[in-house]
Amino acid sequence: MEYQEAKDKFINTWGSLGTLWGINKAMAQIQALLFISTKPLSMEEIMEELQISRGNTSMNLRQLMDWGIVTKELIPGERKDFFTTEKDVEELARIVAKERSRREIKPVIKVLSDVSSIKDDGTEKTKELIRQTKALKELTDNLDVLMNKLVDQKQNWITKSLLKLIK
Amino acid sequence: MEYQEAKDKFINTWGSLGTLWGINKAMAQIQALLFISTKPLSMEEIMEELQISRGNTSMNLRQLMDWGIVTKELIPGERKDFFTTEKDVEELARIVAKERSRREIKPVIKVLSDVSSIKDDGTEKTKELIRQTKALKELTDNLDVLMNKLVDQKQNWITKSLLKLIK
DNA sequence: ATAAACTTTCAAAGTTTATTGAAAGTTTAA
DNA sequence: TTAAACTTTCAATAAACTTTGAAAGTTTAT
Repeated sequence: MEYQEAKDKFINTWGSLGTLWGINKAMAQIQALLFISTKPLSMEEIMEELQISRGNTSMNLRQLMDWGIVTKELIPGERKDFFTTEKDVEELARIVAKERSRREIKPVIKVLSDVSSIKDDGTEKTKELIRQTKALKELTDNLDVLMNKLVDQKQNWITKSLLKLIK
Repeated sequence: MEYQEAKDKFINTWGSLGTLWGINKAMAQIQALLFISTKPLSMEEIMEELQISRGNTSMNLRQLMDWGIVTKELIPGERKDFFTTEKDVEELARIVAKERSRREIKPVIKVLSDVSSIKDDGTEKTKELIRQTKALKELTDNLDVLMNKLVDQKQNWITKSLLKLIK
């Protein structure tokens, strides 16, 4: 496999994974492109490489910046903005985990908590709704705490965590 | 909040979460409905409750069965099929984690592994592609192993894991 | 063997989500 | 202050995904 083929394959795989994780294809592709680039890229270069429109590029770069994954780089003497992404995979994972917890998991916990605390009217179906949503709430809560704890261990968190879990 | 409102809220929240996790809305809603039902439901009942077509119900029930989350229940004397879902949240989490590992994570690891093992032609951009995809491959691999280990601890896995990580 | 009861399939229709591109907005250099 | 360089916005359009429903297929009871 040659460089260009490998690069395209990486960008595409990452792009389609994106959809699955709730971020869109272009957003994931831009991040992938920056991730393997040896230097900051301008909007022009990104549009050109990925064959996407100016508007699309602009909107998705903004979103990536909102996530805290991509930053503007000001190059002296250049008028354009240049963009880079976080290059350290563990830091990247940390950012993504935190954001997903905040944006997706926490709101679900809230709904589960509301639903599971409705008044028990004594009927079997109400009892079942309360019982099941409560169990789901506790599971989600615990997973969220677990994920955040994992991610807060700043160095070699995965390796450390693995060691602990081997028993 | 009354039973019906709470039920609808739960089914809807679960449904829209589904989209985000790569399974479709109807599929997630059917699972949610079965999850809080006190008895197995027939296709008719599911269609009626969720206001979806016969075809849609059939296809999504099949998918839920493929995932191993829903099973057919044969009720003696009844000609129809009846359906139930796994009621234990931890078992449910275990099934989902295993399936996602198999369907999504493993294939990505394969691509990352292929891409990161292209021939190093000495150029900086090739070196960067190799370096970054290799790092990503290792991270993904480790997370996958970690997740599977967590999930394999059959009892109170979350509680146990949390205790270990508190140090 | 037949027909009623039930389930599955799949092309077409419908819905949602992403993308484009031209116009409006902003920044910078002179 | 002006105008060129650059970025953002958003209505229109396109692409992707989901749902429908009627026809085909299967199973079961008699």
